[in-house]
Amino acid sequence: MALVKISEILGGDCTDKQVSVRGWVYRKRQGKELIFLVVRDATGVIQCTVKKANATAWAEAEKLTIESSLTLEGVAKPDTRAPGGYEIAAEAVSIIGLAEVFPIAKDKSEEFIRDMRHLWLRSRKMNVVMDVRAKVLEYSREYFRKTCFTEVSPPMFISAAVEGGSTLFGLKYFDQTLYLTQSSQLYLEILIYSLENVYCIAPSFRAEKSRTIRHLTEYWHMEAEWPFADMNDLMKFEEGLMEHICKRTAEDCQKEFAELGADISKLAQVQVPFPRITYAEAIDRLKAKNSALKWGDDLGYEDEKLLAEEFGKPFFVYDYPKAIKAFYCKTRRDQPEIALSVDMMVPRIGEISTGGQREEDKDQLIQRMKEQELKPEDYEWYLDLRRYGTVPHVGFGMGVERLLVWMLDLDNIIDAIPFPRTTRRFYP
RNA sequence: GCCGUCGUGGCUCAGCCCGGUAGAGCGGCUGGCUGUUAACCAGUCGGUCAAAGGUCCGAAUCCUUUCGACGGCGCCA
Repeated sequence: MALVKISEILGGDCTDKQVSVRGWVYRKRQGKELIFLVVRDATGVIQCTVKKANATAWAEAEKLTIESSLTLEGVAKPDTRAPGGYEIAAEAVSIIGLAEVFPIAKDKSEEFIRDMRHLWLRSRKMNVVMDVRAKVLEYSREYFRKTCFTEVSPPMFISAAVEGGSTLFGLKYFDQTLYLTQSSQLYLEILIYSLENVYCIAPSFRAEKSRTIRHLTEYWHMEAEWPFADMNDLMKFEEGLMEHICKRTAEDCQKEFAELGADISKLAQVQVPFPRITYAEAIDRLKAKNSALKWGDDLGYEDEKLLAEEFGKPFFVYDYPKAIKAFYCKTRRDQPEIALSVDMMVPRIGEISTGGQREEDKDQLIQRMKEQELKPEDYEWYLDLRRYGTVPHVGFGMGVERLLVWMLDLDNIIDAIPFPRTTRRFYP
C-alpha cells in the first residue's frame, strides 16, 4: 500500500493503483448508498467515494465531520465526474481526529475570517499563497547565491533609529529602552566591509498607523547591500532579481496561479531592462495628467498608481529631491539637491522597493544628519564605517508581502503572510 | 492624525428612511432522496437587535456618547 500525496494522484501517477492518503475532510456529501468525501492534504484536494456495501468503511465515513483528520485507502482512478478528474474508490477509512463542528462555512465575512485566522489558514487559498510565498523566497535566494551574495542575520533589537523616530516600536529591555528594527540596512552596511555582497530576508517593524491594504506593522524585508557599486549597478541588480523571481514563478507555479485565479501572464512581461524615469520626468508626466504636483513634492500613492498604469509592469523612478529622502542617501555631486535614491514601482501597489547610493563621505554624512536634525553622536558606529576604509556602496530593501500582493493579484497584504500584524490585529 | 461605511441567532443578511416588543438563507439536529460537485426536500432548535444614556404610552428602528470592525488619505516597503 503506497502512501501518496494527493498531487501525485492528480498528476496521473497512481492510476489504477492501490493508494493510501492522509489528510483532512474538506467537504462531505452523504446519500443513502454513497458518501462523497473530499479530502485535502498540503498538495491538493481529491474526491473519494465510500459505498454502503463496504460496511466498515461506511460506518467510519458516516461519523466523519468537516476538518476531521483521517487515513483513507483505495484505488485511484480517473473519473470525469470528479472535480480534478481523479477519484479514490475508498476501501478503508480510518479516523485519526474527529473534528467538532467547524466554524468556517460557506457564508463568511472578512471580519469573521480574520477572527478565525488560525483555522482559515487551512483554506485552499491560504495554502496555495503560502506555498508560492515559500517558492518566491527560494527563487530570491537562488538569485543572490548566483550573484555571489552572502546571507546574513542582522539584529531585530536595535538601539537607534534607521528611519525617522516616529515610526519606531519601543520596548522594555531590562531597565533600558530598545526598539524593533525598521530596516536592516545600517547593519548590512557594516557587513559589506568584510563579506562585501550581503543580503538578508528578515522582519522589519513600523509603528505607522496606516489603514490600507498595503501596510503591515511587521513585514518581511528583503534587503541587500554591496560595495564598489553605483546607481546603475543597483538598478541592474534589482531588475535582474525581479526578472529571475518572475521567470521561475511563471515556470513553476502555474497550477497555484490557476487555483487562485491570478494572472500569471504579467510575469512573462517582466524582462530587463526595466523602464527608468527620473523624479523630474515623473512630475512632468503627472503634470500632463492635470496633477497639481510641483517639483519637491513627494509622490503620493495615487501618483504612483497613475504612473504605473502607463507602464503596466515594474519600473524605476530615481533621482529624488534630497529633502524627501533619508540622511544616508548620497547626493549628486553635480546637483546637490538631488538624492541618489531609486524606487521600484509596480501596477496597483506602487512602491515595492526603495534603494540608493549611500553617502560614503563622513563630512557629507554629518552635514546631512544636521540638516535632518539628527545627532551625529547617536550614529558613532555608523560614522566609523566612513572613517576606516570607506567605499562607494549601494543597497535596497523590498517588501516581500507587497511583491506577493502584486504577483498573486491579492486584494489585501494580510493574505501574503500567515500571521499578519496590523494596527488592530495581532491574534493569534 | 483626518475622513467614510458598518455592528441584528454559530455564519451571511433583510427589517431601520415612514417607531408598535424580530424574518430569511446557510450551519446544527431529525427524517427523506440523489454520482454528488460548499446538492436537494420536509420538519426542528436557536436571537431581544454592540454597550450606555435620552425622547416617547411604546425603539432594532429617532437622538447622544462610548466601544469594536473594515476601508480611503497621509506616512511608508
